[in-house]
Amino acid sequence: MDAIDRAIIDLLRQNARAPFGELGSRVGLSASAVKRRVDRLTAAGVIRAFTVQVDPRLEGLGTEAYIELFCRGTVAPADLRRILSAEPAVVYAATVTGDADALVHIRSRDIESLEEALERVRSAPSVDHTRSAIVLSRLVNRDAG
Amino acid sequence: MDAIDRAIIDLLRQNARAPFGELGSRVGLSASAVKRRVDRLTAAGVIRAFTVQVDPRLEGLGTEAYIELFCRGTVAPADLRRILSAEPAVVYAATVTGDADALVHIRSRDIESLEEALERVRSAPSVDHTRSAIVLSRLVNRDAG
DNA sequence: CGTGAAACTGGAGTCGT
DNA sequence: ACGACTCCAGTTTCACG
Repeated sequence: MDAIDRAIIDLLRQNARAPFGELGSRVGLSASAVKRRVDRLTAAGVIRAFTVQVDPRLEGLGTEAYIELFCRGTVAPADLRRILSAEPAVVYAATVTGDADALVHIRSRDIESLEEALERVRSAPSVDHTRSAIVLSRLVNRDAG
Repeated sequence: MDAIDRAIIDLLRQNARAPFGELGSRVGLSASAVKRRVDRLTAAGVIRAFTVQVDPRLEGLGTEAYIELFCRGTVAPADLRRILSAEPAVVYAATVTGDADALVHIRSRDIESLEEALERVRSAPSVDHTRSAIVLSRLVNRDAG
């Protein structure tokens, strides 16, 4: 992971389909040298995957919310993972410092389906209560989505 | 946006470099038909970009936090956007329902740089106070990152 | 770890249906 | 709209510095 690797990753983030030759001309290497670095970064897991960024609104997932999860007593992270993985609307979840046990990011079609997803999460026996913040408008979105 | 478009997008999400021919064989179309659909989805903005998913830890951004932002009086979303865009550690921010004015997702190298970023956000005159939740462990991460 | 050139594969555009 | 075809750019692999 040197400066050239970082430069290549930055360029790939902007356009994962950029030809190796063009990447090479920008970082001062030949196409095959760039390919070898990209292969190495992919094998090492630094580059996890080549994906597409989809506009959630146009895909029919325009409604999102962040939910703080409060559990009864002590719940193992593994249990939380099991509960939250079962709900397809859950895009992201993590245990956090502070009052809440976990922070959950939910995405769905509309408010109704958001409420349904929330209700399914709340119905888990270890979940005591939740506190929701529905997203009104996005201000910043650096990795997009 | 029909079922085939959705299937193509799902496949591209898993591997954005999959050849059109292979996508076609999976959804039951020819390579050129798939290309036309992908071109159309890209032009329409449904597919925003072709990118790479990078492991934040291996890239040196292993520390993240979610911050609730509380402002003095009423602050226009445009002002919040300006303030938060200025801070590179801010990955995502949105205005939300509930007590807080905005929810901010921050990513940085370590706790020290996280604190520095937080301090810069708090120093904005319209910001009254913040409430932070540092991420301990990720439980679910469907679009990864 | 780098380059350059060979062989090959997938992409872009244009047909015809 | 889809499929088939051609041409070329880009990828891939290899021998070599």
